[in-house]
Amino acid sequence: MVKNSLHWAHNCTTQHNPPPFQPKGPSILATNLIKSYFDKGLIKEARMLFDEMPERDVVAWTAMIAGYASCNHHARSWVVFCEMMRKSKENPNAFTMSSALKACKGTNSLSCGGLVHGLAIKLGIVGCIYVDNVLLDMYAACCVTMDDAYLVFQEIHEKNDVSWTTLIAGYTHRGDGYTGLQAFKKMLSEESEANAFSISIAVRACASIGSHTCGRQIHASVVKHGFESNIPVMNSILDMYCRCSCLCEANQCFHGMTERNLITWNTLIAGYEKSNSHESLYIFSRMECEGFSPNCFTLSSVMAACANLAVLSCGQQVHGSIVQRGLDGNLALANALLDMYAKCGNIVDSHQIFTEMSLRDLVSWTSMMLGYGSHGYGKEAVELFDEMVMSGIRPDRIVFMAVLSACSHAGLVNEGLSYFKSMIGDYNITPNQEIYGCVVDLLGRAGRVKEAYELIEGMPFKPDESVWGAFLGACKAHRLPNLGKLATKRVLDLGPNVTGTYVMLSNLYAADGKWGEFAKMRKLMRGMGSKKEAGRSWVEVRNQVCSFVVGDKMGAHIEWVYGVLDMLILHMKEEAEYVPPDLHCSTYDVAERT
DNA sequence: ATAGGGTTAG
Repeated sequence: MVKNSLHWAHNCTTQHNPPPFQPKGPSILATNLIKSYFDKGLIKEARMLFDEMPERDVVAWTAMIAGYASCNHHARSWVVFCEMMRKSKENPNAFTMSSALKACKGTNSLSCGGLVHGLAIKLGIVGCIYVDNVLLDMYAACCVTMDDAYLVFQEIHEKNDVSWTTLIAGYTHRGDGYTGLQAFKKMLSEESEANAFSISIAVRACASIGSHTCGRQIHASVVKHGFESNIPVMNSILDMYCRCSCLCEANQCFHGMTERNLITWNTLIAGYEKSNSHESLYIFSRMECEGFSPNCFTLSSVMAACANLAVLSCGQQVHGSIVQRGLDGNLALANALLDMYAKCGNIVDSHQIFTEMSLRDLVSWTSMMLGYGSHGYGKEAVELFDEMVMSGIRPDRIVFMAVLSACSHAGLVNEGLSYFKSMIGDYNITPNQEIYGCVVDLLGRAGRVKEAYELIEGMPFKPDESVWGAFLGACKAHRLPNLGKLATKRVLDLGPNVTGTYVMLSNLYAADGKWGEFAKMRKLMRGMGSKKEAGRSWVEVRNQVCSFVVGDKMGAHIEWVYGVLDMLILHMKEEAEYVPPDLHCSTYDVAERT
C-alpha cells in the first residue's frame, strides 16, 4: 500500500513538475555510451551497460540492434530485435526498422526480412527513404532474382543516390554487371549525378563483364570530376584493370595513387596472382616494407601464389604467419591452405587441414576433391562428393567438374557418367564446354572413343577447342590417327588460335610412328610462326623450385633435376614394376601438354 | 540520443 502510493506520488511529481536535473526515464547518456562502445568495437561493454539499464526506450533498444548489426553480429542484432518486440511497450520506429532489416540482410534471412516489411507497413513507416532503401537492399541480397527488389525501387517516390547505388550493387553483386551498368546509365540520364559510391560499384560492374572499354570511360570521368583522391574509387578502378588483364594500366593506376590503403595492396597482389605469381609475392614483400600488415585477403592471395609456384617451403612460412596472427579460423584462408598443400604435392597435410576445419563451404569440398583427383585418388574424391551432398551442401558446376576429372584420372568411367547424368537430371545444371571436355576426357582415357565422339556430336552448342582437345588426346593415346585427323579439321574450322592443335596432331602422328606426317606438320607450324608454350614440370630441390621441359639439357641445376627424377623412377619401379619411358632423350614430345 | 549505398580472397 505504501509502495503504491509512493509510486503514485512519484508519477505525480514528474508529470506536473519535472525536476530539471533529474530526467525521468532511460539515460540518454547511457544510450550515447552504448553507441560509442560499438563504434570502438567494445561489444561486451556495450552489452553490459545495456543490461544494467533499469529502463530502456526505443532509442536504447535501437542503439543495441544497430550496434550489433554494424559490427557484423547480425544474428545477435536480430535476437535483440525479437526481444524488444516482446518486452518493450513502445513500437519500433523507422530507425529500429532499418537496423533490423540490415540484420536480416546480414543473416540472409528473407523470411525475417518479409516479417519486418509487413510490420513496417502495419505501423505506417514505409515511405521513409531510409527504410525503403534498406528494404531494397535486403530483397536484392536475399532473393534469387532482382524482381522484388526492383518492385521496392519502383515504389520509392523520391529516389536518392543511395537508392540508385543499392539497385546497381544488387545487380552487380549477383554477377549481372550488364544490368548494373544499364541502371547506372539510367541514373545519370534521369536525375542523379554520379558520386563516389555509385562510381565504385559501376566500375565493379565493368570488371565483372570484363569491359575495360566501359571501365576506361568511367576512369576518364573520375579524373574529370576529381574523384582521384577517393581511395575506394581508385581501388575499384585498379581492380577493374587487373580483372580485365590490363596489368600495365593497373600498374600506372597504382603508382599514380597518392594515398593507398591495405585494400589497394591486396587488389594488386590478387591481380598479379594468376598471371605472374612471382611478381605477386614481390609486391607482397614491398607492402610489408612500407609498413602495412597483411590481413586474411592478403594472405589468401599470397597462399594462392605459393600454390601456383609450387613453393612448399614458402607456403609453410605463410601458414606459420597465419597461425601467429590467429587467423587460422578463417574459412577462405583454410581453403587456400589446403589448396596450396595439394598443389605442392603434400596431399597428407592438405587432408589434415580439411579434417581440422570446423566449418566447410563448397570451396573447401571442391578444393579437396581437386587435390585428391590430381593425386590419383579418384575413389576418395567420389566418396567426398557423396559425403558433401549428405552434409546438405548443394553441388555446383565446378564441384561436378572436380569429381568428373577425378573419375577420369582414376578410370572410374561408369561413376563419372552417372555423376554427369545426376548433374543434369537431379540438379538441373546445364553442362558447359568444360564439363563436356571432362566427360569426353573420361570416355577417351578409358578407350571409349566412339562414345566420346557421339557425345560431341550430340552437344547442344558448338564444341570448342577444349572439347576437341580432350578428344584428340584420346585419339593419340589409343592410336587412332584417322579419327584424330578428322577432329583436327574440326578444331581448325573454329579459328586462328590453333597452335596447340597442331602440336597434338603432330604428336599423334609421332605416336603412330608416322614420322613423315610428323615432320610435315612441324614444318607447317614453323611456317605459321606460331609457338605453343611448352608444358613444364618441376621439382623442389634444396628449397629451390627447378622447372624443366621434356628433354631439357641446359636448365639451371639440371643435374639436380635428373638426380631427383632418377630417384622417383627408382621408387616407382619398386612400387609397381613401372617401366619408364626414356626421359633423357625424348625426341618428339618437346611441346607436349603435361 | 538510435538508421543508408562503394573497394580486396576460390
